[in-house]
Amino acid sequence: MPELPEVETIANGLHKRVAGDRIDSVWVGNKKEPLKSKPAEIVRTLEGAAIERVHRVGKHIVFHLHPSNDRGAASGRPESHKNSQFIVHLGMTGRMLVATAETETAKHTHLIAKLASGRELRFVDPRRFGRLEVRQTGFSGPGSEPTTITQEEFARLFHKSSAFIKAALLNQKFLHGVGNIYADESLIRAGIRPRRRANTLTTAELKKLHAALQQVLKEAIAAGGSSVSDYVDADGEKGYFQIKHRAYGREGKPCLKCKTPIKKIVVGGRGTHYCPNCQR
DNA sequence: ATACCGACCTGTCAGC
DNA sequence: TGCTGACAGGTCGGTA
Repeated sequence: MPELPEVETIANGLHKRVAGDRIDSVWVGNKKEPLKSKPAEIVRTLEGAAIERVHRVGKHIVFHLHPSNDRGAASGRPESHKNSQFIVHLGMTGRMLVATAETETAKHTHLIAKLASGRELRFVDPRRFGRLEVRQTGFSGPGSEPTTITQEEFARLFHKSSAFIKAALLNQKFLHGVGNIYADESLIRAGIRPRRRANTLTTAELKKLHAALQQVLKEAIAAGGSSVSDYVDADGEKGYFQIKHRAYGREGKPCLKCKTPIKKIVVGGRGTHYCPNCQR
C-alpha cells in the first residue's frame, strides 16, 4: 500500500495519538520475517520507553523513544536507551494501528505494544514484507528526501546514472520514499518516458521532473492529511482518498491531456504506465 | 553499474 | 460455488 504520502499521513496520525504515551509491555509474534532486530532486543528497547515523537523518513515510520524515569533508571542503562528508535517499514500490506485493548486482534498481527494510556499499538501485516527494527543510533534513511531536495541536488543525483529514469526514481538509495505510483505520476506530469536513461535528461527536463515530483507528493500528502485519524484506526484505511492519478492504473484509458490511450509496460519488474504522446 | 528474474508472503479478483 | 492464475503500491539477492 504505502508510499511516501501514505506513510507521512500514517506517521502524523500516530504522532497525534501516541506521542507522550509510554510503552508498558510488548508482545512479539513468532514469525521471523517482519523482524529486522532480534525479538528480545525489540522488547527490551520498547518496554518502559516513552514515545517522544513519530515521524516519517522515506517510507519508514520512526518512533523516537525516551527511557521513562522509573524503568529506564532502574534497568541501569539509561544512556543506551537515550536515543533509541523504533523503525517500522510497512512493506506492501503493513499497518500500524492504535486500538483499544478490547479490539479483537486482527489476523496477521505481529506486534502489540501496550501503552500506559490503556490503548495498544499493533502491527499487522498479512504479507510480511514489512520490517520492524530498533536502533540505538539515529536513522536517516537510505537516500535523499524527495520532498525537500533542491533542484540542484536532484539533478546531480540522476545526472550520472545510466539507469532507466523510472528505475532510478524507485531506487531508494537516490531518493527514499518514491514508489511505483508517484514515479509514474511524476513522469507523466514532467512529460518524460519511463525508459529514458537518467543521464540523457536535459537540465530543463530534470527541473521539470523535480517540480512534478514535489508537486504530486505535496498534493497527495494534502489529500491524505485530511483523513489522518482514520488511517490508524483499527478499521484501517477507510476515509483515505487519493489524488486523481493521470497514469497509474489507467491502462487503455485516455490521457487526461491528449486522449491518447495510456500504455502499460514493465520497467524494472514494475508495472509502468505512461502516455506515448505526452511523454518523450 | 545495470537489467532481469525469482524469492519472500498472503489476499483479491477476473475468468472459467 | 470453487478453482486457477495473475497480480499487488516493496525490497533483496543472484546472475548475466
